[in-house]
Amino acid sequence: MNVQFTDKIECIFKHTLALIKENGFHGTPMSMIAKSSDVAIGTIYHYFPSKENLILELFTYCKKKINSYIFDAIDPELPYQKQFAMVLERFCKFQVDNTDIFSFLEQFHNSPFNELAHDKQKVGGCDENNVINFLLKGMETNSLRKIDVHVMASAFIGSAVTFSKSVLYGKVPLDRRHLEELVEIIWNGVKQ
Amino acid sequence: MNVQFTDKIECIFKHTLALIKENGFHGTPMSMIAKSSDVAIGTIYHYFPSKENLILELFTYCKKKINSYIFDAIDPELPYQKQFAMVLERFCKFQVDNTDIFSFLEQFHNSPFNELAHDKQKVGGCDENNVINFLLKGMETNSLRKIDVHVMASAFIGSAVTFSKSVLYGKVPLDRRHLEELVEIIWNGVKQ
DNA sequence: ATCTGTAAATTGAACGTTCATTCGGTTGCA
DNA sequence: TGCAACCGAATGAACGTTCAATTTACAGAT
Repeated sequence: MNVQFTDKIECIFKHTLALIKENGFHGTPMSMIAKSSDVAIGTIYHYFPSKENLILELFTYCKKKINSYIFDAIDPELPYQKQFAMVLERFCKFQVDNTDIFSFLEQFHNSPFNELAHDKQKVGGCDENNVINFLLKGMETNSLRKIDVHVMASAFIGSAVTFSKSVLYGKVPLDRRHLEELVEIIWNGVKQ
Repeated sequence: MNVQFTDKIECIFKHTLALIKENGFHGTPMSMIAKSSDVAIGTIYHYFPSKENLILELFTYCKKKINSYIFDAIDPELPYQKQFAMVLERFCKFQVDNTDIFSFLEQFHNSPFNELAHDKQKVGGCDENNVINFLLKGMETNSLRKIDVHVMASAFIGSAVTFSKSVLYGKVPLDRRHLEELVEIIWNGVKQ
């Protein structure tokens, strides 16, 4: 029973992501989500009190996905430089392989929704905090230069996000060579 | 006459930017733009055939502003490293000093509008192309490593955008020290 | 096994609001 | 006198949300 519950919500999530990628937040009415998910509008309102709430829940759903994809794969026993490359690469790879989520998160972060989610971000670990902690660990172990961690995180995350967009716009292929070029730029900039 | 024409349109642009920053694209109805700009709705439709067109025109307006702010100030006789630091710093400074435009551009780039504007970007020089050309110049003069220019541009632009957001969210102050840290990271990563 | 009562899940037509756009009319200037 | 700028009430379509009705799930009684 609990399984079906989750299944239906995940089904709604996935179709909503696809529609929002294609049409944007406000080009995606609830009626369209319902039809695409093959449920009635009322069913969506059974699970979510409003469209706004649906989008906020979808946001935390996406955050969890990307976080676990990136960080579950990182073995803390590996040399830090190796971990560093892996985090950056998996960050990019996730975005490129999950364009629905990537597009949704970018829209979300640059919309008025973003403010509504800031409370939640401080509770549930958002990927940015994970990155911050990961970089702090690198500073403590003398792998990284000791500069303002938010500046470093900007270079780290910002590069990866923009690189992923370049891949999606067809400017750059997502192959080993280009990933390594990106990693090298950032690593050279921040290594101790 | 041409002056007044421009004045009124610029007035509409500026109020639209402020409203969109506060409420987002779709939280900003034409009626609100009209009231805030102190003109009638009909007047806006006298100058712009639709809301979509208004936003597209606003986009090219913003692009011109940021481009001229950054690149008009760059003296090509200066040492390349100096130019490099200036471009990056002015990029960030513009975003932080013009949060309306920054917010609008970010929303725009991550919305379905973005596709509609791609034709225009190829005609009018968009800031990304300017950055690309600037980086290519650095490679030709052996100041920068010769790697894929789009990868380098991702690191360059992405860092600056995310850094600016960190400043706006209050995580980092926009002072000389933090700007220099950012410039150093990127410069170390891309210099020859 | 079959029946029954209840609560949860599901449905979609209907409602009320909001919003982009229209258009017939007015003003001001050349 | 004519034309461009300007006005804003009216229009009609789209959308988020509601809710009364229907179906499904299933525990306990027979």
